[in-house]
Amino acid sequence: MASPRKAAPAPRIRLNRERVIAAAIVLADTGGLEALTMRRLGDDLNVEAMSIYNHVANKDDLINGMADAIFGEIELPSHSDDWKSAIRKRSISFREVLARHPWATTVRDSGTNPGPATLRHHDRVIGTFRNGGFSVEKTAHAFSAVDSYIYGFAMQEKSLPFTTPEETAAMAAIMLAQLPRAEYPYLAELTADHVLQPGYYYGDEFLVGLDLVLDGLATMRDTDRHPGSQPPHSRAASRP
Amino acid sequence: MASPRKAAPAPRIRLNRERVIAAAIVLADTGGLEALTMRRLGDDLNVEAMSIYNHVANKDDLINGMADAIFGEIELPSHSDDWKSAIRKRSISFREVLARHPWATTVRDSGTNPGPATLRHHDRVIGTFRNGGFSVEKTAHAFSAVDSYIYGFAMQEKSLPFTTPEETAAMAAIMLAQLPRAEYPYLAELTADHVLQPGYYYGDEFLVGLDLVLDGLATMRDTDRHPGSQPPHSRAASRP
DNA sequence: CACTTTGCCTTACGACGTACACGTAACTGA
DNA sequence: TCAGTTACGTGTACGTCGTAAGGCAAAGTG
Repeated sequence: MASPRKAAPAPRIRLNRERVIAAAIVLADTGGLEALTMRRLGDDLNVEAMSIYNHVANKDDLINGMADAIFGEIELPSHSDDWKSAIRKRSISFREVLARHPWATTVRDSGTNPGPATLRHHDRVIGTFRNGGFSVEKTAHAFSAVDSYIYGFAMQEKSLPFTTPEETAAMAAIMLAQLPRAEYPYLAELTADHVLQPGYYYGDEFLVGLDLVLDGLATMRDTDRHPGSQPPHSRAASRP
Repeated sequence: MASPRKAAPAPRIRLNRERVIAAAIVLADTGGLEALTMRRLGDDLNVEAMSIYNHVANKDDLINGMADAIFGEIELPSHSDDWKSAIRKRSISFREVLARHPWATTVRDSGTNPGPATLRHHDRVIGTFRNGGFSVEKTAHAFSAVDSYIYGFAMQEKSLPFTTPEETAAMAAIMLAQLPRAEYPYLAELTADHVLQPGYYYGDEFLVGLDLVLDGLATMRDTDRHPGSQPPHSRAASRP
C-alpha cells in the first residue's frame, strides 16, 4: 500500500494568498461579508483558521485583497473606442462585477490603500477621459460623477429585498398591501403603476442613469470654462 | 444617612427607544459602526448592555432605527420650489447628513424594511417629481439616478483617508511619492496637477455631478417617449 | 395596599479575531 | 547527502462580541 518511499498520506496542496482570497470571495458572494469568518474560510480551504494568517496579515488585509481582486474583474476601457463608449462599456462591466460581489460595495479599501488592480483601473479610466479631450479638472469631475453613480446604483440594487422580476412583483405586492396609501400616495402610485407592472426590473434603470451622466459629461467637456491642457505623454500606458 | 424615605441614590432616568437610538448614533458617528457595541452603548447610557434589549429587538433593529432617524434629518423637498431646486436642496441636505453620519451609507435597511421617516422622505421626493411634470416611469428613472449619485458620492467621500483640504494635500503628497509614476501616469497627473493644487477639496465635486444629473433629468422630462400621466390626487401629501 | 407589569441586572454561552508557542515540511548551500 | 534554516500548518487560549434566561425591584393599576 502507498508508494514505496515518500509515503505521503495526501499531497495536501499548499495554501497561498491567491487561493485564500479566491475562497474568501466565494464565501462572501454566497453569504455576504458577515458569513466570511476565518474559521469558515479555514474549513473551505481544509485548513485551520490560524493557517490563513501565514498568507494575510489580518482580516482587513484579506478584505483589501478581495477588493483588489474584484477590481481586476472589471473590463478596462478600451483604447480603440472613443471615450464615451469606452467608459460606457467599462461602467456596465463595473456594475456587473458589483452585482456579482455585492459585499464589495461597502468595502472602504479603494480610498485608503488601493491594490495594483485598483490603481491600474483608475489610471486607465482617467487616461480615457484625458485622451478623450477632458481637461485635468474635468476629468476629475467626470471620474467622480460616473463612479459615484455606479457605486450608488450598485448599493441600492443590493439593498433591495428582491432580484428577479418575479420576486420583485411578489415583494412589491406585499409591501404595497402594507403601505398606508393615504399617507404615502406617491410611493403607492409608483409601486402600483410601475414596479408592479409586468417585466419591471430595477436593474434596467442602470443604463438610463448611466447614459444621462455620460451625456452630461459630453456637454461638460465641450463647455469652455477651463480650456483643457494636454494629456501627459500619451503613449505611456498603451499596450493593452 | 440618606434622606428619610425614598432613599433614592440617584433618580436614574429611564431608558427609551429614542434615547437608545440617539446614543447609538453618537457612538457610530464618533467611531464608526464597528465602535457600536451593545456594551459600549450601555456604558454611554449608564446601563447594562442587556437593558437595551427592552427597547430594541436586537442590534439590527437598532441600526434600522438609527437609519430611519437619519432620514428624518434630511430636509424634505419644499412644495413651493420648482422640482429642480426642491430636489437640489434636499440632495445637498442628504449629502450633508450622510457626511455627518458616514456609517449610514452602508446600512441596508432602506430597501428591506424602511421606517416612517424613510417612507415619508421617499414619498415626498417622488411627489416632487410627479408634480414637476415627470411621468411615473420618468419619476422612477429620476429617483434612481439622483439617489444613486448621492449615495455613491457619500460612499466615495467617506472612504477617502482625509477630509480637510490640508489633510488632503498632505495625504496626496505622500501617496504621490509612493506611486510608480511610469506605471500610472494619468493617476499621477491628476494627483499632482489637481488634487495637490491649493484649495482642492473633494467635497466640491458634489455639486458638479449633482447639477449634471439634474440637468440631464430636465432634458429627459421634456423628451417625449412616454407622455406622462397625471399625478395622483395632488393635495394628499400637502402641509409641510 | 396588594397585584401586575415593566424594565434593569446578573450570569452564561457560543462564535468571533487573533496572539503565541510548537512542530513539521520544504528549501538552502556545502 | 545532509545539517541548518526558513516557511507554514496546528493547538490552545484570551478578550470581545451579540444575546438567551431568569431574577428582582420599581412603576403603574385596582
